[in-house]
Amino acid sequence: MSSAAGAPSDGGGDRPWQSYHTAYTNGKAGMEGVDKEKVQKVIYEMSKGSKYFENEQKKEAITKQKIEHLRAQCAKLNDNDISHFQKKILELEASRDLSKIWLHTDMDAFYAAVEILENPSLKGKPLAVGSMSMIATASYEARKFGVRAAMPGFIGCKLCPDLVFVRPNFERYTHYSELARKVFQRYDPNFFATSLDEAYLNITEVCIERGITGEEVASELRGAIHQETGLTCSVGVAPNRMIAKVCSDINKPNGQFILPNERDAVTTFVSTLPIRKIGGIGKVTEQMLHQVLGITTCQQMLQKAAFLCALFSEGSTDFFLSVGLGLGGTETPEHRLRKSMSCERTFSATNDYSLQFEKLDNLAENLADDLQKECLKGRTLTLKLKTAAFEVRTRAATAQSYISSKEDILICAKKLLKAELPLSLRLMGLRMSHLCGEKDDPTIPTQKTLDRFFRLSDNNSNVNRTNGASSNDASGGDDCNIGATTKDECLIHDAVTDISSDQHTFFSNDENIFVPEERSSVNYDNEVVSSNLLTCDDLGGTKLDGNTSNSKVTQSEKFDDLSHFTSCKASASSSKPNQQFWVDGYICSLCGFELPPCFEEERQEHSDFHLAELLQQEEALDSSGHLTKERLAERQSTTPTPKKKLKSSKEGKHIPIDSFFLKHNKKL
DNA sequence: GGGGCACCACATT
DNA sequence: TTCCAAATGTGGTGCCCC
Repeated sequence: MSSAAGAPSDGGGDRPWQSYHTAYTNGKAGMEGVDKEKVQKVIYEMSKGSKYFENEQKKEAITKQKIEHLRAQCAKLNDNDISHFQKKILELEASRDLSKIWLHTDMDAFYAAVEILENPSLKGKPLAVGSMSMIATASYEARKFGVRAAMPGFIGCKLCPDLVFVRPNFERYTHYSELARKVFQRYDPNFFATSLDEAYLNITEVCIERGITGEEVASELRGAIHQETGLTCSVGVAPNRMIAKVCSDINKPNGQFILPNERDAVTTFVSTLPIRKIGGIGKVTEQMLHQVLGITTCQQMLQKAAFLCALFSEGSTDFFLSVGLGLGGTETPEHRLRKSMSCERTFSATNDYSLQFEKLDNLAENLADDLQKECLKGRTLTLKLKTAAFEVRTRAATAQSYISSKEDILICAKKLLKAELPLSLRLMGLRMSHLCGEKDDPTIPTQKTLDRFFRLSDNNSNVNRTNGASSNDASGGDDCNIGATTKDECLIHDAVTDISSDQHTFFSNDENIFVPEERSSVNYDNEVVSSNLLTCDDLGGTKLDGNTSNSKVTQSEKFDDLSHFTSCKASASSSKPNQQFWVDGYICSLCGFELPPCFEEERQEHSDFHLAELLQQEEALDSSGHLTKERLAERQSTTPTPKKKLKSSKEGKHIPIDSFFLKHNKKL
């Protein structure tokens, strides 16, 4: 396989900056003639040693691992593995459609151009729209210095000391964007915009009706845009959208490039085209294809088709081969509904809980406002966190019903956040998905698994999920809506209630430790408890991606005084099993089960555990962590489930309580 | 084994 | 001196459930 792996050296040595790949070291319109090496060195020097830089290196290392993995896979391939590609290519080739003419238009340095238009004194100056932390757009004057979009402002300043900064003004950009769109409408009423400054137009009809060429439409459209907005744009015309987009970049700024609707023209065009120019191929994919298969141009995709088919999924392979053939979308895509709505904020890193919750409150408010503006509600809330070390985490919970109010969002979001603390954070975000319009009639999703559980466990059970929610919701919000926020939680919550007919029962399974309502009434310092008890990191660290995964921890919720139950999912292969043992032992004792001796040791070891103290304060447990006699008697009198001895198949080994519960339950 | 879901990485502007 | 965004979509993966 060595022939396929044209593994390039990745720099290093006495020129470390050469291997520091950033988004801005790639070619971008207006950056020809820039001393790339100098720019790269400046960026490297300014980034070196920062948290951001360290995180980038971490990410690079993960990419490298993936590359190694793919190389190893590649080396194992036999002749049979790599013989199934020609049919695929023929199929794709058969789908080629040269009957449509697509035009892609892209405003030149849009934000910067609008600012200059509004304030002509900026003309000719190197301009950056953005802030010291991030540049959204750089004018062409600034690009000559290597300054570009997505670059932090302070690096821009270093590259170009005279760089002028302007704060973005989206209302302005929207206004100009609308002017441009009115022009697009004339050429294709079904045009679709991909951002404020870019759009695709199917100009097939216009060309036929008016008997003009794509080139003529392009010139005319650019003229009209300039006339209507005072701004310039660049245009690409090609038989499909993928190529049209590449074409619009060729003669930027204020230019156009037309690729005729001929197969040869297309294949010639893509033959030397770097894969990075293709939309959808970013930094990581580019590196992977290059370092595993030596692919740098689109045509090489076809040369390495056999390997691509053998190494990647069908979807990915189809995409890669289409790139090689110069195929792309030719039909106007159906209007797609919004899938999610989100907002996020970066701030200076903080580990101050109150500040973090304050930020969360603001985010919830923003998101609720945005949702309500569009009359949308959603079911899945995703919390995004970026730690001070730039590590990004997302945590999601799905509510039983559709929500959009700030209060509902916040209850859910708080639970997700609490489960992650303590953390030093530099960014938080909230995203709502599983959307539906308010006018729609959102069917409450059925819990098939839950139904099944009920059928299996207790036909007489008449559990009311929502009414089962805690009544001590301090927020006063309608906790019923999101009492159980995930399917698992609904299942477990109902299972708990079902098994015991007693909300004081604890339930756990291999990966879930759930603590229902009773905990919610404990007046403890929730922040400290929830963070001391079983954080994701405590239980094995962050889940790694894909095949490299060596530790598994998933989590959903933990102790939360606002909910009627809480939960924590932890992997059985916890790196700190003691804590899980302890918790399970604790659950055992609360349920009135006899504990295997190993739990006693665990408890001794963790006698200083904060929660134990709190429980003692509550007089639920005695000094050894067992239920007090009074509480035990009370529990036994109200719990119909017979007390069982928890057997240990192997001395000192942890037995998941859930297997016990589940077995027990199924027998009923 | 397939569908649904959650999580995450990647991509684009 | 210090400083690296926001919004959104897609696809892969792994898990659970049927």
